[in-house]
Amino acid sequence: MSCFEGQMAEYPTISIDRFDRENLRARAYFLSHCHKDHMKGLRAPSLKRRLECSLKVCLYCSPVTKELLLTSPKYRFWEKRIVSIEIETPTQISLVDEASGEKEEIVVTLLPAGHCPGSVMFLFQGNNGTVLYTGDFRLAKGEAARMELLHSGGRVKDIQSVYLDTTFCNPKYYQIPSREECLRGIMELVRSWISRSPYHVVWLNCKAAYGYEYLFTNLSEEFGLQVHVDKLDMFRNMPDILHHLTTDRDTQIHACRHPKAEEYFQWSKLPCGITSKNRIPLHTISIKPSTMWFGERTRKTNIIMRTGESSYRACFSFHSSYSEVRGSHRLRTSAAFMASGGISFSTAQGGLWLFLKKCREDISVDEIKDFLSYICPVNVYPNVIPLGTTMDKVKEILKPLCRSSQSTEPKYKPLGKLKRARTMHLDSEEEDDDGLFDDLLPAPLRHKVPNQLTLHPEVFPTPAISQNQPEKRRESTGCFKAESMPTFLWANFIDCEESNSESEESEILGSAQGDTGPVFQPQQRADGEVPQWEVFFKRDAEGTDDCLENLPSSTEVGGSQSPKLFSDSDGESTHISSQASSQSTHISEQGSQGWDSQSDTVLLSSQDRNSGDVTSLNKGVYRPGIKENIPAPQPEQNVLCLKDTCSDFKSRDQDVNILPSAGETTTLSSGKQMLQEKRPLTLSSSADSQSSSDFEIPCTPEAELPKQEHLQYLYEKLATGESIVVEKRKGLLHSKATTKKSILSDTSQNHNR
DNA sequence: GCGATCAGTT
DNA sequence: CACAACTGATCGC
Repeated sequence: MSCFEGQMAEYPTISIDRFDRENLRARAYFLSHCHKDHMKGLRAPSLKRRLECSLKVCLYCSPVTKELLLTSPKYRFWEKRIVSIEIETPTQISLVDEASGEKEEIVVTLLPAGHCPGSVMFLFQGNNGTVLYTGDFRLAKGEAARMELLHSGGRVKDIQSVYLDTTFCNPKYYQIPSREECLRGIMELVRSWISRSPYHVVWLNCKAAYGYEYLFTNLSEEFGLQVHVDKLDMFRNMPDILHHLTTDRDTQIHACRHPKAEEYFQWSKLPCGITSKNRIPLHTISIKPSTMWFGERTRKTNIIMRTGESSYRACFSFHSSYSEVRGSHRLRTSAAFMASGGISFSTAQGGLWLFLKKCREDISVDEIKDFLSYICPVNVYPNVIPLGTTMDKVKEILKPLCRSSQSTEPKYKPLGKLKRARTMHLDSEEEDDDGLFDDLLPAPLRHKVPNQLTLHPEVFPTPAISQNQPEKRRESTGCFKAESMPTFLWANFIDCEESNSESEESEILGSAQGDTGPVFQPQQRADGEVPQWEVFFKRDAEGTDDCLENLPSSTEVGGSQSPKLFSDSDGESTHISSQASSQSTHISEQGSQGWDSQSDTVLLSSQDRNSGDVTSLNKGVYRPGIKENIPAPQPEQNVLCLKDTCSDFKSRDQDVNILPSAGETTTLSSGKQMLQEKRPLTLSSSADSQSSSDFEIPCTPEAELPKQEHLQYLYEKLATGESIVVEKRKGLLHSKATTKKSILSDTSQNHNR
């Protein structure tokens, strides 16, 4: 639970995400996202009275948050007082004390937070410095570096304080499966069930909260089935969500809810009440997306846990692992950019779509560290002190990442102070600030990472970034580059990085129904001559994760924590023993074979952590045909050519909307429009430049490229399903390339044939 | 009766 | 473990 009381030291006259007590006196309110624990007091009579007595006090939030909030009748009284602010559009707000007439100007910028639809972070600039309130945020490593408006003059802004979501600021939560792994796990479980017959349905046992939408939309898109929900009117202006939802119960995917849902389920009844279709009884499994904690485990953990005959728990909202950052940061970048200027509505469908992909992730301590050390504020205020730890411990972790601890930065910063004082002037002074004052400071050169170049070399020592990387990079954008891909590539699902994992899983998972799952075909790779060493490195859970991901806890615990996909809840056995049943994606008929056989189903090793973004795969590679569901970037936006982002940026900083406290928006300059036009431009240009940048990434020093003959041998072994023991060179971990068989096996250790 | 709070549940 | 919501009991206005 958040210990943030609503007010920030620098700007105590505004309140964020708290609306009770002291906050009743605020001159302006801000809501970062629509979760109840951030809305305390928001509909209390006391605040309602305050509103009635005031002419000027308003609530500021993103357009999506406004929409979601006003859907509830209980918040309708806010209707005339909610001012939505576009994402990434610096907006000036006058903070007026209605009693004294005293006035203060502040500029706020909303930055996408990736937590749930509409969720944002607030960047405030004013007389008391620049501060960042993160709210609940779920940003991947390096994401801060791609946020233009956190930067000025090519480097990160001088930020006085960060009010930080430290939910996972505990070193034991290093290792959590990536969002892609979880999504893929759920997808394959759903696939394996609903493909059996039209009478096989899944019930997603989700809580009543925003943030599951990306799961619904991805499932819907993947299977061409709308998801049944109780209510969808809140999404009426968000077609990208709306189109994937239905209130028609006749679908195989349900996310409806009922207080007695669990009870219903015992009786093969869905929350919406149905038990049969065409008088034929339904076969139902429940999947409960929930947080699973992987940090403390030393053994492999699982993405799907079987908790009963027909019940599963699915790891759902998880942090962006290192590999995920690498695999899908383009998507995120897209999200960050396209989410701006109308994340929500039909004018920017692409924005919302992409934004959804990155919703509801959890962040881990290394991501917090990455974020904070990049921002490098003077102060940090943890918003959350997780149970079992203390404020002091959290600060201990965070403090070294702040400026006072950075030896490169002088502690005394008179000019920095001066600079901050000046940033609030909305004319052209920011430019001078950066040029003049910052240069006087031996500040750590925290250069903004251009959007197309988001890799952090120091955390990418990976040998897996091979010659094929540029190709992969492009593919991971899915819809953006699909047109340029030869059709035969789609047909064969050849894909430099993702295909490794995807093909693996689809051979295992997808073949029974003869569906579109790709087949593992290393020999048919587009690039022909050079085998993909990622193919076997990545399936090597024991060694690869450690050496690829550079995650401290990986080595600390010795073994891989890469999750297995399925297991029983005892966590001991994966029940993935039968090759035949595994590969046929067979799930036993409920009741006919009992639950042991049912648990034989699954089969995807999620050890391929670098498999990239499953969602973009679905669009760009797997399922080009359903692309009508994915709004393409606005064509006219794509024509813009690449320009120097830094210089853009300076001018951009001067573009500020003025919001009188009464709530009317005045656009001061053409800045906002510029902003929106340029964003996709960076996006589209990123494809190429990123490819080339990836290309240049060096291998880990101690890593060697496998020799051609060696690879050939490995491929042959893989193709025949035999196990391979790869003796790494000295200094590297002993690692075993796991074959599909051994992945499927209960105990892969037995496969030393 | 409504809302706040807390404990317990999911 | 934590999240985020819900339920029910209790208390105060």
